Amino acid sequence: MRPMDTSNFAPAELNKRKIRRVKANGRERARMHGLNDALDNLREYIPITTQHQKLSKIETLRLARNYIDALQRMLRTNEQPTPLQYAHTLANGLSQTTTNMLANLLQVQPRLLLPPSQFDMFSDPTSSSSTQHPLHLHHSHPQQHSSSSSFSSPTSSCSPPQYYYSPNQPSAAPLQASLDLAQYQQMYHSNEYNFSQ
DNA sequence: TAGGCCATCTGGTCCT
DNA sequence: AGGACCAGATGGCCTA
Repeated sequence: MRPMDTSNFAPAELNKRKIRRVKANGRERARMHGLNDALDNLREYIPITTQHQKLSKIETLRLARNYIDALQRMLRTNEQPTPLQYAHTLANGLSQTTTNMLANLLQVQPRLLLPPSQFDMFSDPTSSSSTQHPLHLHHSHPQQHSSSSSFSSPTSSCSPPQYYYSPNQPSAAPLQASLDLAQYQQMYHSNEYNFSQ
């Protein structure tokens, strides 16, 4: 914003404008704080919560959109997606850093969440054309290890998706969103995956 | 060190 | 007229 040319203003007018600007700055600051409070509130309702680093504003909005999308699909189809499908929907349009975090929390391989992201998580793999999306192939042969994790096997489509909802929280955030840093690190180091891209 | 993210300031515009 | 909202500019902090 280019500074205004105030050389023609009388001292009284200049002072009046200065006071008005200071007051406007204070209101603008308060307005932005309100916006940030609303974003903090939104962060509590979406599936990624880490204590060491909070999601950026843009990633919060993107993930909230994806989360709504995932929940709407569940309501519409009355089906619960596999963790990989769920993670893929949540990761749509997110940065690589957030995608990696999401993949770790849901215990799926980050590289499976890379673009193309136009993957419909509720589409039937068997009804699609012969050119299956790679995710469908991995979906039928999940490369997960269940022995070292304290969590139920997230790749089992039969197991209840208890990581989707937390009965103890007012929000619909998944249980794994409540992981503290220690749990997160333990989970990260206990699995045998190669998370490198 | 470059790039991302953020808070703040600022002037313009719209609304009450 | 004054407040709310918006978007551009700037500088600081942090991380890969």
